[in-house]
Amino acid sequence: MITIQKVAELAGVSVATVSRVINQKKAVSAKTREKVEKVMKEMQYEPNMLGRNLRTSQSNLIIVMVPTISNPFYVKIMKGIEDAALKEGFHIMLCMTDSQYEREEAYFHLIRQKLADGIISLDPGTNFSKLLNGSKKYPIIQCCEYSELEDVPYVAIDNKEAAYKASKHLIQLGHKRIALINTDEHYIYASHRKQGYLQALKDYQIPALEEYMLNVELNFEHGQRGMRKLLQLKEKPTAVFCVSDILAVGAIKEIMRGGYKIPQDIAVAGFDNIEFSYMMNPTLTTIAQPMYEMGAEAGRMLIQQIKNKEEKIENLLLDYELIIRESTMG
Amino acid sequence: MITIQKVAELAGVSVATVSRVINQKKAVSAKTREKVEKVMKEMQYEPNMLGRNLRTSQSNLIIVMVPTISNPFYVKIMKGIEDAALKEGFHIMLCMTDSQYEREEAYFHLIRQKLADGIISLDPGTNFSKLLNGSKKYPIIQCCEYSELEDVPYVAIDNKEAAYKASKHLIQLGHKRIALINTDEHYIYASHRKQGYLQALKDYQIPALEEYMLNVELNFEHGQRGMRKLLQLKEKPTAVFCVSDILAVGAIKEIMRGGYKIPQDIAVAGFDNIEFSYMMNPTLTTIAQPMYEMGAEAGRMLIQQIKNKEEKIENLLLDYELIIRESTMG
DNA sequence: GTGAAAGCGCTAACAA
DNA sequence: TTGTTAGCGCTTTCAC
Repeated sequence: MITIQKVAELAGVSVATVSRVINQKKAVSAKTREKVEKVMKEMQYEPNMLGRNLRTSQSNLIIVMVPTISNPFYVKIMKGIEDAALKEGFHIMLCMTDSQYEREEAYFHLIRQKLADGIISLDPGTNFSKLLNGSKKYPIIQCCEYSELEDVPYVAIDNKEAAYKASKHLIQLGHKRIALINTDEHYIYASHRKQGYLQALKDYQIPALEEYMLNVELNFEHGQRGMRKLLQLKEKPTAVFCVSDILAVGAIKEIMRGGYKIPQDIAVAGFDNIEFSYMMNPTLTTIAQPMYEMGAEAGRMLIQQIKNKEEKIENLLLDYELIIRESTMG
Repeated sequence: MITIQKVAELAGVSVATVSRVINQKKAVSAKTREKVEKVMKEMQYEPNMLGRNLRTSQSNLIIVMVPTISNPFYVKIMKGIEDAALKEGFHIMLCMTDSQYEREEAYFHLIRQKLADGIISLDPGTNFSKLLNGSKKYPIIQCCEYSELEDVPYVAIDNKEAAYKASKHLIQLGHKRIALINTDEHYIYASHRKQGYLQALKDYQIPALEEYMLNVELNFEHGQRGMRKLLQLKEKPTAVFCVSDILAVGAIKEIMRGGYKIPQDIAVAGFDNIEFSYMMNPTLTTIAQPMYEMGAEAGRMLIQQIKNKEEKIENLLLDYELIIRESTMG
């Protein structure tokens, strides 16, 4: 292995000078710089980052915690984070937590061990206060799905407003019996989306019925199962608002299995605009969050925090968009 | 920050002893071990991995190169890799290459820089000989989609056989006009799958028609576009074998847009068994690769290689399965 | 503009 | 079983 010492020796300078050249410091004469660069190139020298990391006590690695990457919602966010990271010389470590505290804890460990410089969490259930355990602050950003309880900066959209808009869309199509397939409301985003739904019903004088409001786990099967329940009601809903596309996909599957037509018999709206939402039959009406931008912003915010730990980071709310497709307007 | 020195001092032992305790070496008396562990706990000591990494010249990080994670095919593989890695104390860095050589090169750099110990590539297009550039060997494994040209160990399935089985299934349903939506055949897996398709046609005396064989890019839009072309033929195919589910999803979309029924008018088979293949309408007949196991095996093989660079790693072919669903047997 | 030297936190060879 | 010590490759302070 060729080290900085060897380069220094061959170039007839000190290691300090070589280090200056590597790190683009200006305090090097053009002549010396050229000489060193020539040797580095000839020897195919590659700085050993482990040495640098120990010395600078920084790893230039950031952890991205996701419950699972099987929800395609995360894909573009990841891409946004990665691009933002690369721009600043950081790399990302993908960590799937299955929303289990033990796994989050294990990953958080990497920060204490200096193996990573910061964390972006895409998991709404992350219990940061428990993870941080009162210790000094580590750089953390919540992305998309956040908890206001935690004093951790986040980038997200206004979920209440977005859910209101989606519900209003269904109402304006003439629907009066609108169901909500929601998920665990201790997630702030879920509770906000429900608030938006309820507000819309209220504003248009539609009674909110308990039996139309379900809370299920966030996956395809539970979307299906939830819909099955709704279809068993005497007064079936004519529209369903799912707080996640993956739930909507399950609901649609179940509706079609029951022989109903979408949107004629039952209209469906989702939330997230995952890629499959426009590939499926029917295509899915949904709320598009600016996923790439959210990821990119989260990355930017985190790195800012890593570089300047004192600085207070502001929360960020980005714009969303209602995308109307066949599942509500065949 | 609390270091090994401080722990040693407080426990009244040497740093060597503390190191031995940390690394579970046996050459420590129970009494000493207890004493040290007590201090570590009290002080909430966390070993600094940067120090260890520099000393051992190993990062315990492995790179997983994917063209993009927007193909859900990769999800379970990643999970398999991660689990295998965690078991051995490794973590994974997810690297999206967009199949661009420059990005692969950039990630490969991390290995030369000692920031990562090895690579698992899920990208069939990776040009390893160019990356390696004649230099000494680095630990690399190809997973699922490999190139035999490169002298790099791989774990995969027998693509020819699997494609044969899928094609045979269509033939046995009575189809005579079977199209193939394939992708760039300089990918070995694509060329193998085509071979399987052709072999099946041959074995059952069905002529292989040029106009039924398309090569497109591996995404939804190109699946759609490919299908559109096929639908414009005078003699439309009655069945389509797509070498990837994502292409099949596009094809199905286009078939339904044209007002045709699946599978009555046109049957569709895919390849990969991505999650959406059973969520969609109709559900998709496909080849299931043992994705999790492939990932896990790849992880295991890579770590074995990292730990013992001399050892020759054997290629591995795993079993696959034809999963018959509505898109061929409504 | 350049060099000498200290030291980041850890492991491991060697000595005791 | 335990301690002493060198040193992994790098950055950075302080002199010159």
